[in-house]
Amino acid sequence: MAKRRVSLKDIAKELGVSISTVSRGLRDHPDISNELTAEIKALADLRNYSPNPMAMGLLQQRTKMIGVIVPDLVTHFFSSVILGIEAVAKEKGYFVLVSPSYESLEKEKENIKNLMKARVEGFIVCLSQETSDYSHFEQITESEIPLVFFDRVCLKDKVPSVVADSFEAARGITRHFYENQATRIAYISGPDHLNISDERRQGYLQGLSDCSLGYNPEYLEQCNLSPGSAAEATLRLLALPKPPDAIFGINDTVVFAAMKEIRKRGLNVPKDVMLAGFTDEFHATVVHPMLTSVMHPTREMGEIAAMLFFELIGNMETAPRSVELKTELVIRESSVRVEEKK
Amino acid sequence: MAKRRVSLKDIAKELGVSISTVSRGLRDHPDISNELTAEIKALADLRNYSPNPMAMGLLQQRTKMIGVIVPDLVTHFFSSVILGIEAVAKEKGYFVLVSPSYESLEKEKENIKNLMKARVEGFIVCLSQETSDYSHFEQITESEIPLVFFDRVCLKDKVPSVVADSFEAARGITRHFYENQATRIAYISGPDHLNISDERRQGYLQGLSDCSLGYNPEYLEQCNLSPGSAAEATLRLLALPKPPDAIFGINDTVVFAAMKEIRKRGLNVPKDVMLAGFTDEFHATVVHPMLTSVMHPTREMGEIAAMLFFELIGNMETAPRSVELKTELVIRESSVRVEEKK
DNA sequence: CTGAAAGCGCTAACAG
DNA sequence: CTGTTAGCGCTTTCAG
Repeated sequence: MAKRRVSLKDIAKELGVSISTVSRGLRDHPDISNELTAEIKALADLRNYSPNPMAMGLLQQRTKMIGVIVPDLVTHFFSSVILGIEAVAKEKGYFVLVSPSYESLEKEKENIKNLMKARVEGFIVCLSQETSDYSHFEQITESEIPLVFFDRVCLKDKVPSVVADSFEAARGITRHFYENQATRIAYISGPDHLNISDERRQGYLQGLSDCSLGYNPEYLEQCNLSPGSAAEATLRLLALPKPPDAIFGINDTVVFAAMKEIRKRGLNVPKDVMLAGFTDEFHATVVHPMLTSVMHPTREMGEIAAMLFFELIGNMETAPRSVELKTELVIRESSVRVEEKK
Repeated sequence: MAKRRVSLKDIAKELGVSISTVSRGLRDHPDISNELTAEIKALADLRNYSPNPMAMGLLQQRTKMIGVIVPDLVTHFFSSVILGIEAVAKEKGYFVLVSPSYESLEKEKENIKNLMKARVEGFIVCLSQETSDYSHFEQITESEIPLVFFDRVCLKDKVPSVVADSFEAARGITRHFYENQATRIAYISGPDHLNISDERRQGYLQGLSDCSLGYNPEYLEQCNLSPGSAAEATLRLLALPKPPDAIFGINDTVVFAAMKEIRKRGLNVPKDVMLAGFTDEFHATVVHPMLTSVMHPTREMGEIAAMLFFELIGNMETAPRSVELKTELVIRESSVRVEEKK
């Protein structure tokens, strides 16, 4: 077992003063003489005292912990958002408990339960793709526990959130394809109940209409965000009598899977099919051809989520704020018609 | 602010008994009558009571928290190890505080300090690539705080660890290359002080010797694990009078970067240069050609790290155990000579 | 200027 | 079988 850490008591005894004197000295209470304060601080430093957070937590009923629930850990998107959250949290002296839901509603609920037991002060959450029932989140808000959503959100009138401008981004991709001579533009969406699926689809439809391209329901595919299901959606598209000449997906993972299938069929990207992704994963530049993708301000998204969280902690009464962040389309090889090499 | 959660006191008052009776009833103490116990449990359930972890922590001087420090969050490798750690931790009622060091010694130290302040009971760590001075870890062991390393380790005689069989794996890759007609085999290593750099290099040398290939120091390159520095190392290899016809790197990220450079130079993988990676990232199958790579039992690595941790918590006296896990070479397109397509 | 005492939620030893 | 008390480390009255 670890040695017991020094407590106020130890310092008090060593200095021959009372515990409360030490406590006061450490926090520059005016009642304590300057010399004594200095002496106390010096010794505390020497013994490298730090207040026991459990004692403090017990006293103030705050754990200084935030529960963060993300669908996945492995993407740049989430790990970068977490980075942003942590940066802001650290400034405020908060810790972050990250629990992946692995896209499962079951896991999501279980994580919430566990984090509640650990007495996190509140939650920052990105919905699992399975989540279409929101009662567990309603319970949280009803208990007046701070809750903020990012990216995949729900209960908009009750819960603050940060999202990307999915609509405009999807519209932009669609137009970009059109400007590069695509006319049969397909979109591989995710589950309908997710806001990001829906908004991106709306943007896609708007983009088609902007370019006076008719909407062909066959070009609107769907998957459950897993590579396997994305591959199947791609195959359905490629099997159409008139297969699309451009595809974009709800995120990069989906498009990576699509790229693999397209290649398997002996088709060329971008010559036969142009591709574009969403969320600009690191690997977009590793694949060949490099993937055109919508870049999200991920770190900023995390920072803002944390800031909204602390607004909430400060005052549960304010109306929920929703922040929408601008994205940027990064154009790479996968969506630009080029002359055949050599 | 969140409503105060129910405490033993609340339940005791509602039932008209004392706090200790409730406490005992909840834990099936034989002194309490069966009916009363049942009654207590029923009410506790109804109000969904759960013990305040801070009160418990204060009392028992344990936080049930493990500090996990990883160089990065974004790779499958680390996120999968974390998954393994969390699974075992959850079973024991422990929480995991994950703090990325972002490969920086500075950050690593800072994380330790913060986690100590949060009173984690111990640490599970993968060294940052910058870490060649280990005094901060020596301090931890001297304070008798449980510490376990995984993958990148140090202080082997004092600290338990889980690692992969880097030596055999690197040797295996080298031989695999040779069996596929490579004779100029290069290795892009990482910082010298990392055990994984060193062991893989030794395995590489052994592999060369196994195949009766002479060791050419020019084919032993080095990088700092960043894609940029890996790219530079690759360029140095390609610029040699007799450039290598096979390259493997200390991890997949390095090899992805190498692949990009090779392609930029108009060379073909595997025809001109065969490639193989280490740690089998998800994206190994996304790139084209698909990357041959050494698969690590990552989740198991996390589980074992956690198990070693709990052995340590149980009894600090046992000699440090070191576990080495077997890896497996997954052969894909990037390292197999094929007839030109068509 | 400083100390003593209460209390945050809980368990365990000690009394009934 | 059940209640009382002390104490984990800390801050905050309340008394000197």
